[in-house]
Amino acid sequence: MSARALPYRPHNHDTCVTQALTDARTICQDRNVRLTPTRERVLELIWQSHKPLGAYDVLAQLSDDGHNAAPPTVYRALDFLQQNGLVHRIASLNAFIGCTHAGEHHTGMFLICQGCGNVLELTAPSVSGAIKAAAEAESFALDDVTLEIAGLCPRCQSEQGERVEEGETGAPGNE
Amino acid sequence: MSARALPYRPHNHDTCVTQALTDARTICQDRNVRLTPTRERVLELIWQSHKPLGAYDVLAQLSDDGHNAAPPTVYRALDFLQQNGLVHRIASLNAFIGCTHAGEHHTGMFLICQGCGNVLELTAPSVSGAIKAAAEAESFALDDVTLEIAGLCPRCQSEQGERVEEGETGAPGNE
DNA sequence: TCGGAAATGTTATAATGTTTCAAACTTTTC
DNA sequence: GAAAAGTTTGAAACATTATAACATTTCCGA
Repeated sequence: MSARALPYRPHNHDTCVTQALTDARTICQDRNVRLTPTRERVLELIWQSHKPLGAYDVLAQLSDDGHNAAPPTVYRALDFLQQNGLVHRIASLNAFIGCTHAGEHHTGMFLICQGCGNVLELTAPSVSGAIKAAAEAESFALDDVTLEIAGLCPRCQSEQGERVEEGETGAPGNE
Repeated sequence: MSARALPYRPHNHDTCVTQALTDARTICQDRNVRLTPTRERVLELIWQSHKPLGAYDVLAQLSDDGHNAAPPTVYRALDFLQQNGLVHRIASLNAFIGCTHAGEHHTGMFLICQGCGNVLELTAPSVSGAIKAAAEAESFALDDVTLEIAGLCPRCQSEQGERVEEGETGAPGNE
């Protein structure tokens, strides 16, 4: 899979979406599971930005589509997408984000910007290695790792000083 | 502070509770904040075991006490305890657990056993170091780290095989 | 002992997630 | 190609987790 844009850098986001959907189709075909219209639409909604989206945000947007949806529709779609490695749930935010390493085995590590709300997913072998080692030292059989890091992205760090003078009009970030 | 017992090993848990409460009193005195009866009781309830407790579990037990409590009472107490480093919130479980490193600056790392439900809190410098380095490599200003690892503790790993034959009567673990 | 700050009580409501059962749609099998 | 079996979706109700807003009480220093 090709290189990805950094979420908090200006970029042509349509490419992100297109790529994600294309990858998803391939992956589902390979795995012989069904990427139904609802599931695909939910994935597309999740990918509308690099900011995590709550299940009820997805639900609202589905309703805007004219889709007569209830919570289970969304949660079921999200479960499916999660199980097939297409989205991640950010536990500290109760929200979901598109996976930028779909198809690869990985332990996601998420950098969550408290300024703009964008999330960058990383794979840091040194981190997963250290975690594995620490678990092993306790004879703990590791199954699932939740690693979420809140802080400020480079862009929001540099805008910190100006913030007070300005109108403090929410976050910058990309759609 | 003295060594702590491993949650999933048999141990005299009263010692854990007593120690936690004693530490809490000291810490609050040092910090010049008030460990009120409600707050202390909530801390004690959280410490009744090494399994994380939901806010509404705490609430129910406060009610059993005869305490006429509503959700905000509990959440406020938990907020206070968290801010003073006496309990941690486990985001992946929406539950709270007593901090075993109260008073120390630390990035908690939690080993959550899916078998018995007990949670072990660790500080692994190698892990926090790797995380810091990874964040730095992205010029990301780290503020708060959520690191929760689900899996099986040594005890539950060894009991896995026997499980099927037995009555599968819930988890072992200590109170 | 009084006045302000901190803590708690109280009611209501918001946000998030699940259970359950029925209906529709797909795929398989005969 | 029709029946059976499995999967997905619809729909209503409900469960759980968390917060808002405002009144009241308690604490502590001046």
